[in-house]
Amino acid sequence: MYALVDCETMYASCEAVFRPDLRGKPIVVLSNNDGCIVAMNNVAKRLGMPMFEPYFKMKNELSKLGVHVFSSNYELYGDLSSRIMDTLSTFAADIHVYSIDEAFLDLRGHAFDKRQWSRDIIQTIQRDIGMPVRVGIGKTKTLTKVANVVAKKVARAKGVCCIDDEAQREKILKIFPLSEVWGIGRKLTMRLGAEGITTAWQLAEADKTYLRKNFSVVVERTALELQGTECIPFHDEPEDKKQIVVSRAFSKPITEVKPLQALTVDYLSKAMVKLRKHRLLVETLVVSASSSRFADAYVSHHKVIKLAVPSNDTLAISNKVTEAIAAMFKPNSKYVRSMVCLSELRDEGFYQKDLLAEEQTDRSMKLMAVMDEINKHHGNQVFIGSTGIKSDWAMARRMKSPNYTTSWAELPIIKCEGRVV
DNA sequence: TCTGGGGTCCTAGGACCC
DNA sequence: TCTGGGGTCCTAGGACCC
Repeated sequence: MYALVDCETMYASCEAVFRPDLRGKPIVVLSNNDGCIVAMNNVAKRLGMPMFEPYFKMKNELSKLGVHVFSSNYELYGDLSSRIMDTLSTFAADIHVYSIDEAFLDLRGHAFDKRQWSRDIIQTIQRDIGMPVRVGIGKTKTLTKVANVVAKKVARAKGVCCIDDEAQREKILKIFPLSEVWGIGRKLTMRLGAEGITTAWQLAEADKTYLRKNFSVVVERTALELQGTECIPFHDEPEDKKQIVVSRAFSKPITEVKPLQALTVDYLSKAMVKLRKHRLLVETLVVSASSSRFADAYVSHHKVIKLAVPSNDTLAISNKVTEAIAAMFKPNSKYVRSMVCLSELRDEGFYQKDLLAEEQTDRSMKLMAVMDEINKHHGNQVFIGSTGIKSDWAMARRMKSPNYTTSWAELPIIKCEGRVV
């Protein structure tokens, strides 16, 4: 048996943790650049706010309905998430953090009352962090996902659903829509629907050879998991990272080469920090820049940069990125986004060495380590000179909440009888 | 004016080798 | 010139997830 614990409308709930005045009020959270609505709490959902709708289209409606709007505050969400995961790890022998707002817990070998255990989790996380969570329990990960959805949708479940016997499994799967099954997206829902499969139960009961032949092994595995046969192991994180991508839209279109270079080198810096954190080196990278998909004269070009030796040196690579941008830049184009993708990642201590090429020097490795250390503790004080002019186009987050938990200057202040305590 | 970002897995098809 | 099977590796694109 496994449990899946997930946070209820994570981003929106985070915004309310230090704002008790917002409880029971509608909240939505916007994507980077305040582009789209990417999260909302249940109150906002009930008002019919559409997910992934561009903010500029919804602005009036939102203010008319008194919806509280926030830019995304990843520092806050990330910090609260790690507190939640720390707490969860005290409830089971093994935990697999699946995303910022959910984790699988391993219950194999436990003989306790699973429903009571689930209620304890909900209570503890609510009390210690202020985050509402739900618990779904089942024999396979796919079944815990089903249980979790039921825990969310059925009010009398009170946030807990445990699929622990056959009758229960059949009853739930028969009314569980196919489109909500983990791993079945829009396209597969349509294709399977055309074959008459519209519920989780029908998928579970379908012929596995037929599923594999006409769909894919993924669909076959999902069906088996729904039957209670484990196909997705508890720990199935990829062994190594395969690529690191940083891609962002600018706050306004760019028509000159310099700022495009500056922003893209900034994205490179972010990707390289991640690279070094995973103790990796990069051998090949792809740089691209494009105009708006929504405008006429859409342009998008990319350039592949192959390094002579695997490297983690932001300074050396930034020169190549600058050159690549200069080479691909087309005057009169309105660029709205660029991307840096690091691929062909190598382990820092173990990679195929090239006898003829010169390796990255120890000196630059140390310089990068020092730079990361300073930035970690003092908030990105050291950066590449050429990115200095980027601020005009940097990401807009006009409605961001304070970093309550990660910045001394923004700690919440508690007042008691008029005095700060 | 303003339309997210970061990932993974699988498959099919081409190139190449024996 | 035709004919054959079997295998690997790589890439692009589709689909999905959070």
